Amino acid sequence: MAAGLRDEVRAPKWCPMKGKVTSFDVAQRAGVSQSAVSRVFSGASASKATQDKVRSAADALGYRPNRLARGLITGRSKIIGLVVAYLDNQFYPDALERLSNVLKEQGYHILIFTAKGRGDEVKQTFDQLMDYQVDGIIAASVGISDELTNKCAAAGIPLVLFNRGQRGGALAQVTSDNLQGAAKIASFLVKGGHRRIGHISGWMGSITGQDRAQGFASGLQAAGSELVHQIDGMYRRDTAAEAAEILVSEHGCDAIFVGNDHMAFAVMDHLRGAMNISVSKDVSIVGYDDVSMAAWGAYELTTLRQPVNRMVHAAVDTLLAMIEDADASADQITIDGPLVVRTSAKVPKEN
Amino acid sequence: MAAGLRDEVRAPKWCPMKGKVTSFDVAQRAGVSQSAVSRVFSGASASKATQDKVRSAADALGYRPNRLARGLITGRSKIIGLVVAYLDNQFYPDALERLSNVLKEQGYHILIFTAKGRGDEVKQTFDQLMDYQVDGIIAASVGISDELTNKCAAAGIPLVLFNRGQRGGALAQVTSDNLQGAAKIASFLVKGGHRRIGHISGWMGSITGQDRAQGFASGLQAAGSELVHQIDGMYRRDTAAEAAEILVSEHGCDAIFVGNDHMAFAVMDHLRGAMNISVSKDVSIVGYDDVSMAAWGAYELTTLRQPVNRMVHAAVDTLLAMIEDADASADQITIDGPLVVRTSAKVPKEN
DNA sequence: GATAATATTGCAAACCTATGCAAGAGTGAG
DNA sequence: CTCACTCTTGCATAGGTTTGCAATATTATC
Repeated sequence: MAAGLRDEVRAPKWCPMKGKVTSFDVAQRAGVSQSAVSRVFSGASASKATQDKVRSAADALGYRPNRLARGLITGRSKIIGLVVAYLDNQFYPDALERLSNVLKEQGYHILIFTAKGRGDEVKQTFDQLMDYQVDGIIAASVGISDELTNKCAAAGIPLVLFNRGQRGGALAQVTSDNLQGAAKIASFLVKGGHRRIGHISGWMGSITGQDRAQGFASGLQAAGSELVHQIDGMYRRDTAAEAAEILVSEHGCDAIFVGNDHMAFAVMDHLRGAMNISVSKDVSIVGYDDVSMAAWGAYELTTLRQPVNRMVHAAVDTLLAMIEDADASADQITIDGPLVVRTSAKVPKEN
Repeated sequence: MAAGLRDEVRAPKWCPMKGKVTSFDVAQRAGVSQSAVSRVFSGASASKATQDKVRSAADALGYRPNRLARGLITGRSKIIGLVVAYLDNQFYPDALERLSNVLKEQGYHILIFTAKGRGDEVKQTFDQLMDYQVDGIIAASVGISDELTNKCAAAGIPLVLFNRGQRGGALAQVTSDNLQGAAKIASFLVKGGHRRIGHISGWMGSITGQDRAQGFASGLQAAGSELVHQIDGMYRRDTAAEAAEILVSEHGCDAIFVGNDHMAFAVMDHLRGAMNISVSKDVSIVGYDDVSMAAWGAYELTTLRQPVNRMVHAAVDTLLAMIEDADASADQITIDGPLVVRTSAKVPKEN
């Protein structure tokens, strides 16, 4: 009774933390030292006997190790920072979900940041990431200045670029084979009998945009054709739609390779809606990415698949390798993807 | 020279952490105590003089406070856990991006988890979240058992449900006004002259699905009509498409309210593609959410807008209020949204 | 049964910051 | 000049964990 009363009185008196149970508490209950508890939970050696005592005490108390404290002392937060520019291109939510799952299996979790490229937003983002002592950073489709690269290197935080290359640097990166992929598309369109082929590129400020454009142009040449005209679609729906109108009305294009699916949908919408043009019959459209919507009935977009799964695994593998082993090589992985043929573009006759 | 050499020799000798600069280092360089540094960075009182000394020393060394350590002692990690079921319904990436931005402004950041409802995945997710000492949790469209609710309460971690209600509990939650919204749609369809109106519900295991279904049914009655048939679409594209086929061929529906846009797109695809039915002319389709794709030319979906911005702000406001003040009331916020009329459903004649 | 080898265990320091407390510096009034 | 008062500052502790070291308990070997 008296004890109960005292407890009730004691509780309000600045409780350190609402019902926080620490390794000390379970040590006490299990009749062992706090270090024993730590060893059990960190997988270090401990006798079967203490393991049992500790586990049951921990279960009874509902104890789980504090990751902040753990991170503080081990220097590993088990947090990966993910920086992503946009989430409205379906490719990224998809990648995000898979990244999250794969990392979770390895005991890591994702602290997510969105940062458009402009201003020093990316820089601030990186600062904040480092405040949280992230073990590594994945930058999905966002440009990284050399300054930031160096900062990461100085802090010993591995960085891998996802779906966005970077010239010159020895940065770890995983992309699809944009040159090859675009070339495949070029060959496909030429074989399909198209005579005036245009390209709405991804933002030409990005390596991805450049590579796909270049791969496409040389692919056309290799197939004995050439690029009629090219416009920068900036990865934006409205820009892409305008570009499509120009390519078709002013340049008479009968086929357009659009730098990613996200823009390709806008192009198809615009051609069919505003311009009353039949996609595939009048003009063929090919995209890049193969996001889930590309398979939907409204679009049935012929597109080059970026194998998200493999890209995600590759990214995680390199990143974790760099985390485990500080001087692991920074791989630059390029993953090949198949052309997924649907109905948005004329299909070459079988020969 | 000698000093320089010693530094170089000293570095390899198990450096505590790759170039970690602590508040001690900057204290030393600034010629003040470590506490002074701490006070400057935590905004506590400090004379102009020390502020300057500390700041410049910190800048020179590139110091930034360690959030893990800070969180350990203050009990505030400044991390919000976000649990989301799916990311393929565009509504959620959109909400996620906005949540991230709004929270960032308040100095919080998002640790993201995906968890489908099944098994004890959600439970494990919550455990992991609590390991990271998150200051609060936002559960977007994922069901929370009472057990988990209690666990959060016991740990003093505020929880708010986003876009998903929960019966009975006094849980904080923000949803759109599903009853009202569905009723608006009912009224709209009846006024549009439809005679056989069906409903493909969201998963009837979710309050959201139930409320929209109920609001729709009573809305129809209020407008002097009635529900012809209703099928659970489970929030899945394939299930929704099958349901649409049944509603149209077997029940002769000329209008369908689909429980969310994500399913509505599948329905439209299926009607137009597999069944060769003209949406709007033959059968009207109305969705719920108004995700960005609803405005795209391929769909032009008439739908009830969930005001994501306001929902996000409401969610953040309640959550932060609960964090600041442990016994703030757990608001249950319901936000009204407009019907966005496009072309996927017959529009009532002006009267 | 005694000794060497190994496996467990506890002690205490460390990780990096915030903060209560007391001492010091500064200010103004009388 | 002294006193009372406020504003700064440093010292030392706390927060919850991991881990090196030394001591102890256990097992193996002869």
